Amino acid sequence: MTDMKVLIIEDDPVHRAFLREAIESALPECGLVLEAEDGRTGERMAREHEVPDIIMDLQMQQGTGVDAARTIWRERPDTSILFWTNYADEAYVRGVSRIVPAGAAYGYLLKSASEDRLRLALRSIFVEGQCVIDKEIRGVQQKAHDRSVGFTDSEYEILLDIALGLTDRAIANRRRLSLRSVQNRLQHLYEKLGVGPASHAGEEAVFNLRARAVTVAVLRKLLNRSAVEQAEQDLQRWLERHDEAAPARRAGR
Amino acid sequence: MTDMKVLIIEDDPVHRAFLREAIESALPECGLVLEAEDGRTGERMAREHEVPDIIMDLQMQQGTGVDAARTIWRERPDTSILFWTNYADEAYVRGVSRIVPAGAAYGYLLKSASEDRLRLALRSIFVEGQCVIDKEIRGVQQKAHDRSVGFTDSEYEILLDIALGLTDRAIANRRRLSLRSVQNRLQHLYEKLGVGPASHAGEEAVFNLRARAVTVAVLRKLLNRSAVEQAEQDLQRWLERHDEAAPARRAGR
DNA sequence: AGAGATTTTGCGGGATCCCGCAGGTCCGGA
DNA sequence: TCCGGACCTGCGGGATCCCGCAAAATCTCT
Repeated sequence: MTDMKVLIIEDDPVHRAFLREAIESALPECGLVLEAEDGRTGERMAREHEVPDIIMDLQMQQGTGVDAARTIWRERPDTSILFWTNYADEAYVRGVSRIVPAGAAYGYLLKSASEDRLRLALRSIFVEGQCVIDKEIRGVQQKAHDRSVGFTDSEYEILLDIALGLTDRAIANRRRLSLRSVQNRLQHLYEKLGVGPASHAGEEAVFNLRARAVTVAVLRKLLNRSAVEQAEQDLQRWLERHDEAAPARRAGR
Repeated sequence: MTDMKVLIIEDDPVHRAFLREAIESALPECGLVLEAEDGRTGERMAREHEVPDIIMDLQMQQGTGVDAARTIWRERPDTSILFWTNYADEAYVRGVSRIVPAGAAYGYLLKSASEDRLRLALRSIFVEGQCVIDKEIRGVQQKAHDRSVGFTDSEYEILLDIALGLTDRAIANRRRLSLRSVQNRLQHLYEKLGVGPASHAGEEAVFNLRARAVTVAVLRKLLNRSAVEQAEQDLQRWLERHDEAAPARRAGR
């Protein structure tokens, strides 16, 4: 049986070559190794060749890995995907765990892991069909689900909203909340991020909390560019749908 | 003469191996190739071994490449450094061109460049002593110096300030400007970033301009995490110096 | 030196943000 | 059943932000 197929989605040619070599060594029963150098073509190749096993990088120019994974899993939810990436940002971890379908085998491995770990992960996921999550990632997942330090989905949601630069009122519309509720959530967020009115000890307001919260989130790796980019696309869709719905006060006022 | 030395500062082991190979092939007269896997130890090795030629990645965990380059150049300004990185973000380009000493030979090459380009750049910089800037980077540099699309240093400065989450008043103090001037600069910034009161066509204020400006800057790659991190450190230093200077209204009010 | 562009500063007001206080709903445990 | 905790909501006010108008200062040419 050499009908096994693996698709590599990775934009760095050096890493691509490295991966191909690792696959050929760890999975000798693999008959075909395909390569794609960006998310877009990766989606297409996965579809056309009906590849059951994929290893990909998050963080690419064209289609952010998470995007690619989402569409691939939407079309064929039983695809096994191993994410192989540099960063353990909570933003990525959240992005991935949000889209993984129930029962799918997947893995999350840091590029800093040893070659042995990589080969082991390849076999575990693609042959045994079991999930492999890097230990460091586990830590991030844990922390994210911890009520005291981590962030609720609703808190994360509003964090994204202010990161996008939305007004309180706009957020209220979008999330179907009252204005006060939005401000309420914001207060909780500020508190959890530690951007209270007394950053150091007791000096007078140096920070605009709204903007400061975003910065702190970025520094803490809760947010990164691709998460914002993703949210921005969602926002644009919502805006379009809404321009039609209530175009009344366009020229007026 | 085989007294040539080259230091590789790069946290990815795969890329490190690739670089070593490229160096040995392009610079056969090179007698010693050193490796460091993060910025901190890179600085140290450069100092201890007095390495004249360095190739490094921006974007590392420990010490952001730009940091490393700054200290290295401060100690020995005639060091030749080739930056080899994934991104052409304006944030990086600005960061580098701010610290390169007059007359130093340096290069800026994207990792997506071919292996031949890399070898050519190695010889040009380390043997010929001339600068090699990737064409794509050139484009970014150009744009940055163009008055119409690009951003002035003062504009970029205030962009960083609001990205950090400072209030208008705090910025005014820090930059020694009146409150109104700060707001003025902000208006110019908003205009240049295209975050005017009419994002699409004419709907009513959906965005908090201050926060929106930061997001747009991130999406346009004017800002990235390491730029913010750098600015944050500067800010902290300023804050400390200032807590001593005017601690009067600590407990009061 | 003088004309023109750019930048800085002040004033003022309307919109927004930040948040304390208080009342309402919903839900799981005693 | 009642209670305590969580979340949402309205009201109100002080601080901040956004910005038009206009005068002064500064810079840049010729």
